Amino acid sequence: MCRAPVGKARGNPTALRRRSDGLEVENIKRRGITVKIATWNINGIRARVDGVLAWLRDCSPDVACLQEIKSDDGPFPRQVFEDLGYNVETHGQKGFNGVAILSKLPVDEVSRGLPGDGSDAQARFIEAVFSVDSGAIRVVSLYLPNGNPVNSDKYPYKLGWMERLETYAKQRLAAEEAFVLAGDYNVIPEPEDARHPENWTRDALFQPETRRRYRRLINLGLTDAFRACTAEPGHYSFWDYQAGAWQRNNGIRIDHLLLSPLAADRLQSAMIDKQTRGWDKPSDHVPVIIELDA
DNA sequence: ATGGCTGCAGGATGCAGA
Repeated sequence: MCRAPVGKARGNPTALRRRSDGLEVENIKRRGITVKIATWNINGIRARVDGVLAWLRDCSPDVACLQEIKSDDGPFPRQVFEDLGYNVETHGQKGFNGVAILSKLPVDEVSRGLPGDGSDAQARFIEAVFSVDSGAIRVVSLYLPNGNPVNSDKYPYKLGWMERLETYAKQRLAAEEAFVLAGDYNVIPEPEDARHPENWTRDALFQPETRRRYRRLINLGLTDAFRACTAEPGHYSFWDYQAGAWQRNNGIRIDHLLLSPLAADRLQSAMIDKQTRGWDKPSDHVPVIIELDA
C-alpha cells in the first residue's frame, strides 16, 4: 500500500516527477488507472453548492462522499452535479444530518441506512458499489454521531452506532470485498490528531471509550488511509468556526477513510485538501482524498 | 467563555454541531 516514495514526495506529484525516468513512467502509468475517492463534510448543501462545484471541477474525484447535506432528497440540487457528469445518490434529512455519494462511475447497487436498528431515523449512512478494472468496490459515506454532551443520551447513541458499524464491517470483511468506509467519524483517534489534545479530554470525540471502539474497528483489519501514507502529526480535517481556530491552526483530524485489506493493497496516495478551509463561506471540515489502483 | 460561529427552520429565536 501507499507505493509513493517516502518523505516529502508522498502524495506530491511534483516531487514524483523529479525522480528517475523509470519511476516517472511507472507513476504516470499507475496514475492513469487509479480511482480517486474523496470524503467531505460540507455542512449544508445550500450554503455550499458553489464551493462544492468549484472543488469538484478542480479535484475531479471519481467518487465524492458528502456528509451533513442538511437537506431532504427532494430539495437536494442534484441537477447541477449531474450537469458536471456525476451520478447523485442521497440519503437526506430535513434540517440536519444527511449523506450523499456523487460518482462519475455508474452505480451498480445502492442502499441507505446503517443496518442494526430499524428505529434509527437519522440519515447518516449510504453505500454504493462500483465496477472498476479489478472488480467491484464498495464505498460507504457515513456521518458518525457527534455524541456531545457525554452525559446526555447522545453519547450512548454514538457508542451504539459505532457498535453497529463494527458489526457491519465484520460482515463485509467476511465477504472479502474491497471496500472503503469514508466519512466524518467524529473520532480523534490519537493525541497527535489534535493541535491541543488536552482541550478534548472531556469531549465525546476523544473519550477513552470512543477511542477504544474506533480501535476495535481498526483492529478488525481496516487501514486508516491517511495514516498509512503520513506518519507525522499536525494534519487536521476540521477547524472550528469559533475563536480563530483556523488562523491558529487549532484543528483536529476526524474525517477518515478506512480501507478493507483488498482496498488497502491498492492504496496509492492519501491527502487532506486543507485549502478549502481558507475559502469564503467555508465548511468547517475539509476534503480527504485517496487514490486506489483501479 | 457559560461554545466566543455557522447553517437551517421558519418567520423570532432555538437547536445542533464539535
